[in-house]
Amino acid sequence: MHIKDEVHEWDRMMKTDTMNIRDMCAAFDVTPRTLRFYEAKELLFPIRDGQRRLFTKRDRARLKLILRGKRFGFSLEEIRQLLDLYHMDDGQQTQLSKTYEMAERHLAQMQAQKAELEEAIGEMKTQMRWAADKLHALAKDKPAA
Amino acid sequence: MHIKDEVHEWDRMMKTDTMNIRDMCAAFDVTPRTLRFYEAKELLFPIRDGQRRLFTKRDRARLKLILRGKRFGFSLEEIRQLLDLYHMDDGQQTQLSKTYEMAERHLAQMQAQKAELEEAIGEMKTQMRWAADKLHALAKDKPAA
DNA sequence: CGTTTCGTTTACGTTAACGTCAATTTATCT
DNA sequence: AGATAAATTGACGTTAACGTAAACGAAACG
Repeated sequence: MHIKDEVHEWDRMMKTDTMNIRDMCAAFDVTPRTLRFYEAKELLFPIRDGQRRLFTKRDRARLKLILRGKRFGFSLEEIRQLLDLYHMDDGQQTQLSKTYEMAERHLAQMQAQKAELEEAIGEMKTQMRWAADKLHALAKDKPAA
Repeated sequence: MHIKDEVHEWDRMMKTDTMNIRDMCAAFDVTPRTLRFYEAKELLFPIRDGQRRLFTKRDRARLKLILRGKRFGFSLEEIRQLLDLYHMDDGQQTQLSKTYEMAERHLAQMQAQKAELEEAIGEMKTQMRWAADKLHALAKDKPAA
């Protein structure tokens, strides 16, 4: 399987700190389709080598945040807007305070989610103790069904 | 708007502790479609008065758990299975231990989610302090744009 | 008795987030 | 040069979780 190809890839990665789509997929456990989809939705901005995509360090940082956001139940559109907060350079003063306000709401939402999550964990443990007792009782009544 | 109707409804609710679909929607901020959909998916089991649905206390408890589960990013199918843990009577010994194992995985997932959430909250706060500094600096340079 | 007012059923429509497949291009191996 | 492998661009398909609209029934008002 194309040894020179791999050498060339390694060479490029060392020099430019970019990754091809295959390595990205392996590193983050996503499909190529997903990465192209995120690019189409303007969540990622890989540069091009000819027509191939090269994902930069910035893309990797963004993808990590995207996947985390998804685990927290945010939509890609919500995530896209939040990414602006993490990748804000000094150019976009105009949007800064608006983005900041959105981040405040987002933070509040996460803290609320954390509180609810703690409550749910507590209740779940209670239910599991109850179920464990039932299982124990059944094991006594029917030692070997 | 049909006063006798409301009296009758109140009467029924006091006696049977059930709610009609309208009151359910108001209480939980969902649409009728959603409640019927959850019934079709066997997440809720309202009883019938003729052809109208009457939601019991058990339905209300389940709906609360359903909505919570959704906020945590679980699918309705995952939620449906978990509800068995919360509404397990002594009849279903067979499924009990299987459900218990699922609950263990679920609990682990929630605890992992909590840890990740705490990390994300920390990072978000960091970013916001950074952004706040930027805003402060801009306010100094351009006191009144 | 006619008519609003809910609620129900049936069925098709919609959106998000990809999956899948076909047709091409590009690069590399033999 | 020809075959092979890997990536790209459309394009259409899919699933979950409802939304929406039509047609009907029953209850209560006037």
